[in-house]
Amino acid sequence: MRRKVTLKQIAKELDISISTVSKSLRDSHEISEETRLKVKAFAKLYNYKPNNIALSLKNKKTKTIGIIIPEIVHHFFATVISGIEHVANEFGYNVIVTLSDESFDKEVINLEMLASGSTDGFIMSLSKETQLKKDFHHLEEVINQGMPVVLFDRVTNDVFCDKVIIDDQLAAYNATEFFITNKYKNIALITTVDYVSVGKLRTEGYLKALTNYDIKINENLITKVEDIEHCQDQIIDLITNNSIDAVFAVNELFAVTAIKAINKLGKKVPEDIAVIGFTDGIISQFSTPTITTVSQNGIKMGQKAAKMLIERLEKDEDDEQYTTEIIETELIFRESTTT
Amino acid sequence: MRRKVTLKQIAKELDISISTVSKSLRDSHEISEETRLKVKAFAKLYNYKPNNIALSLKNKKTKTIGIIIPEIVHHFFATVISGIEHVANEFGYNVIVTLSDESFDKEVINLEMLASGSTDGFIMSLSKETQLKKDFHHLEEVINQGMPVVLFDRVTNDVFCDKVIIDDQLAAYNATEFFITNKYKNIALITTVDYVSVGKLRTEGYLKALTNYDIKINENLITKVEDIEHCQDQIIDLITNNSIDAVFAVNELFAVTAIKAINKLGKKVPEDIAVIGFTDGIISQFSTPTITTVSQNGIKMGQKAAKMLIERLEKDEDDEQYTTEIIETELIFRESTTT
DNA sequence: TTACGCTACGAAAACGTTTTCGTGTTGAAA
DNA sequence: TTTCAACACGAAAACGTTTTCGTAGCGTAA
Repeated sequence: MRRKVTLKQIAKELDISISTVSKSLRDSHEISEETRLKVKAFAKLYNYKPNNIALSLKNKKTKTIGIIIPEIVHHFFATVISGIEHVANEFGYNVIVTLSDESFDKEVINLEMLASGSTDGFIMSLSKETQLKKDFHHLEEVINQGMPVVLFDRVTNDVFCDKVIIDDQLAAYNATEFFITNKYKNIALITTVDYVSVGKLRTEGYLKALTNYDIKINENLITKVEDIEHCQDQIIDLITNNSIDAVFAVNELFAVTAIKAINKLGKKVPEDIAVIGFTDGIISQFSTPTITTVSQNGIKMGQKAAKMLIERLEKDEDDEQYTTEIIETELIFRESTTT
Repeated sequence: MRRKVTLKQIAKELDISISTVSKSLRDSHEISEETRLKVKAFAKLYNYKPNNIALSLKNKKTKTIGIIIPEIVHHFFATVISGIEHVANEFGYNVIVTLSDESFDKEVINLEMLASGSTDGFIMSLSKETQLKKDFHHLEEVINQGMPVVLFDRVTNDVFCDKVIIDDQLAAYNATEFFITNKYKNIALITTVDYVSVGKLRTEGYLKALTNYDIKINENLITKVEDIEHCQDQIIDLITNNSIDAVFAVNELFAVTAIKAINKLGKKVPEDIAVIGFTDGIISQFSTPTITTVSQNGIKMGQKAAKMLIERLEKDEDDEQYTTEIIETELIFRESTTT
């Protein structure tokens, strides 16, 4: 076993000082070409690589980005991480990923853990519990300590920092509008409980579209799913007890569940009931029929978030001008709707 | 902006030495109760947290696990990360995730990057290119430096380290056997090219089952997909040009693509052709029909890998006894097969 | 009074870097 | 011969910890 070699060892071996070794490797003009080459050859031979930890301590920079998300077994979040990781890599940063599991406490613990020197900044999406409690002290704390934070997707207006979101309300509006302008009359909505920020916004978009087109809002057509594990019953109820010709679901899972429920009732998608979902993930692409959906480009969100964070990290003067970047969405037409 | 407070600052403020502050916070009996309490109160007031980087440098331990996987936008890998992260968290470790994008070079770069002090050990799944090249010097290098490595899923016999796998061959054997014993005669196989270790093993399992049951192997029924982007054409060919009554696919994507192809030809799953896939992911659960599949428990693999790595990290004597853990698989019956 | 043993604390090293500053040697100019 | 710049290198500080060791002060026993 050949342990990692350090400057000190090289210095000793070559009988010169540590400073000389360091300077040689960094091509300082202070060092004669002879020693410089000798040191470099030796370093290469022993495969010397500077110790990142020591560098971090010295430079007060870890070149590491902390990611805190509710869960990772989730196509959207996985795409965001992918986007972040690639940009981070490009700029010489690593990413350290922690999961809150939708728990406020875990979010706080992980944030504090990483804030104690492990990362230069954070990219986060809030846990459900955090959004419910509306307690953001942990975020304010780290921001106050000078660590940049970029929130994405599940954000809050109560914290001042950079953000990357999609226009959830507009996207939902557009989806609903598509139904309306295509002569669908009874458009159902399957959404989440209101404290989930994106669910609420999408609900608002749906309502706004109906209102704008002078369509009376029928509360019976709106289902707010409490427990995602058992959404099936609620959705079956909705479809069984109402005469509807279109469904707008605020995520993929609700959309595919709706389709299955519709099929079970002997009706056809899209002929009898058309369906639009949200998030262009695996389900939308591979279900039968494939699902028309609002594409929420996770890769792009991740890339943008990473760029914003790194930009802030690399400029020294910290201006307090925070920006909120809005990533474009588009309606991707597939088999679950007709035109 | 309130910068992070250090021992030195506390010491100065309280007009005592750094040592005394450190000892007080660690409840050393060397320190009088009076000073101890005073220091602790002060530290709490200023929300002192020891700097992880400094600790890492001192202890020569980062309490961080490096994960290198081919991609993250992939349900299986996401579940593995989830498993790793939870165990790591439980033992006070963080995980730093990098992606090889199936590229040998990126795998090497990321490994070397993280090996320079950033992590205490690695959990990896090999990139396709690495498996193709059969070049594992980078792995041997870090192992030689005393860093433990745990390989999972895509492993190699050429490297000596701990491993976590499923018995791909046996699982494929069982799936094929299920078809055989249920009177299916013409069982097609959709697999990958041979250099992908798991694809090869699954192919072997399929062949072994046929051989064991004295069924002649028909090469026409075996499709090796080269380019995953365009697997559709190959699969359609397979199904169109052969009279088959069952399909075993070595992953979800191939399985769902086969089902769509079968439907397109006017045949029904499972009545006309039954389908079994591999990996119990989103697609298998939500496609129509839902897909009978070999469940490859990613969470469990991740957990096991993390436990093996941490165990090796926390015991000081490094024995050279490497083990290969085999995670149980099971056939999950759904709508794409009848019994 | 002397010797000894506690108690309570501080100095300093160590982890591996980078960088500032100081200095000995050399050669050339005066 | 003296002076001075240029060159090539080393010492040391700094980043924030922990820990070993040394010691001042004090009380007690001989």
